[in-house]
Order: sequence, then C-alpha cells, then structure tokens
Amino acid sequence: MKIGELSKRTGVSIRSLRYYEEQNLLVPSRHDNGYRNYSPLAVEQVRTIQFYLSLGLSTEQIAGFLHCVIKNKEAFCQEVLPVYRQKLEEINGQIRLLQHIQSNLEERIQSIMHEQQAHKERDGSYVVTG
Amino acid sequence: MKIGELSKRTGVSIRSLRYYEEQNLLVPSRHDNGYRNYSPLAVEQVRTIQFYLSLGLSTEQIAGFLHCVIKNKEAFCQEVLPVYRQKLEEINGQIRLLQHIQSNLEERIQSIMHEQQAHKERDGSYVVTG
DNA sequence: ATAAACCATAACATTGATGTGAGAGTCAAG
DNA sequence: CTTGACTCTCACATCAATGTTATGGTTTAT
Repeated sequence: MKIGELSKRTGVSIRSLRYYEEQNLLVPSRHDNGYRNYSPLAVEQVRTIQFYLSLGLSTEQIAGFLHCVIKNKEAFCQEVLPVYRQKLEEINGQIRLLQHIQSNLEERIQSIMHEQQAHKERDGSYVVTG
Repeated sequence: MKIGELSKRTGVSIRSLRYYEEQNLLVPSRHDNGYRNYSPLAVEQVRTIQFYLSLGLSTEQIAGFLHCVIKNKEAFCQEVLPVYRQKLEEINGQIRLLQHIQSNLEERIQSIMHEQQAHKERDGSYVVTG
C-alpha cells in the first residue's frame, strides 16, 4: 500500500511515516516509480511504534529493540527491559520534580489567599461566603 | 553594578541576564559607554525571577506580573493567582500523564519478568536466587 | 602603550517529533 | 491532453531558555 493509505489507516501523518523511515523504524520497499510500498503488516507496526512513543521512548531507543520485538515476543528481547527500566527511572524523577513544583504552587496559592483574607478582615470588608 | 558582577553574585549566566532584559524582566540603565548598569536591587530581582522560572512559569508569564510583585506584596497582585492556578492545572495534568506512563511501564516490566520466569521453568533451567 | 579582562551586539545551535511549503515527477479519469 | 490527486526530496519552522562563537569597543593594570 502507498503512504497515503497507511496514513489514513493509522491516523499517523505522512510526514511522521517518512520520519519513521528516516529513523529506521519502518522502512518500506519501493515501487519502480520510487513510491513507498508498505506491507499490510505496516499498519500494526505503526501502532506498535506509536505505543512506544506514547511511553515517552525516543525513536532511537525504539529503533534499538523494534527489530527484535517485531520478530519475537517482547519478553525475549534482551534490549527491552533495560530501556524500560531506564525510562521508568526518568519518569519517576520527572514526577518527583513536578510534585515538588506542585506543592510549591499550592503553598503559594494558600499563602496568597490567607493574606488576602487577613487583609479583608483588617479592613472590615464584608466577607462573602456560601 | 556591571553585568559580570551581577552574574557572579547570582550565579546566573551573563547570557541569561541579557535574555531577561530582552524579555523585559529586568531592564537595567546604561552607562555612557553603553555598559549595562544594574541597581543593587537587581540581585534580589534575579533571585525572584529564578524562583518563578523554577516553578515552570515562562518568561512571558513572569513578565505579566513581575512589575507588580516587585512593588507590592505578591498577594496583592491580581495577576499572580490565575497564573499560579493555571500552572497548577498544567502540572497536575503532566503528573497524571506521567503516572499513566509509569504504570504502563511497570506493567510491561512485570509482564516481561513473569514471562521470562515461566520460560525458565518450562525449560527446567536453574533459577539462581539469593 | 600594550595585554588582559570585561563589555557590546548579532546570530546560530541545542532538542525531537512534527508541520509546512516549494518544486517536480506520476498516475488515473475525463 | 489536461486536470486533480498522489507522490517524491529537500529544507526551514516550531518551542524556550541557554550555550557558544564571532567581531569589535572599553577599561584596567602593568
């Protein structure tokens, strides 16, 4: 099938499909006229690539084990586990950082609201509640 | 004080200080020779900017309320609270996404290890523990 | 006066997947 | 044969703060 059809079937843009080829994730054969010729299996392979991308893996990381995953069960690709573990560490670090920022922001918000409240009460303004 | 001294006192690179000026976060006066002339207060202002950046706010967002924060207490800058709340929403969304990826990864890792274990047991290989 | 240290502006590089557009070849239907 | 819908490659744009380098003026110390 040609690139347009694969794009429609998977929802992945033509631009991205060409990029996957450039990154050696999905290299189709070519028609005599130079058009890309994707096998029907490509649909599933694109979905696989999208799944790994959604885990935050880079195309380079994916390229490191995709050839194996396509042929075998994921569990028997030695390359996969360390990549997963490294990514998990990374994700955990990012979560910690975001949670740190999160509590900082919550603290600032609380602090502002308390100060505003105190200000109103000092001024004797009406406090509208409920 | 000149830019080099401010850079040393705050630990922020000269490049970044010039960028802050470009973004209207901290605009110093100039000496006759064109050199930037920072007031002593700039040290504290740079620290303030860095704090907001560490919360993940963009220079544009910071520029939106910094003029106010410098003059008043943060609590009385109307612009601050909505920016904080918006950023908090954003952070919460990012945390949720990362946690989703996190459990996905943990699931994949568990699945792989179970499959490998089952494989070993089927093959009667020695299982080295402890 | 000369060298070292400092300052200025300007512009390009980084990151990574994807958008976008130019210029040109191919193919099917009318 | 022409029009429209595909396709090709190449290359620049995006985001955002910061690094880096080039080129040249200024100040300070020797």
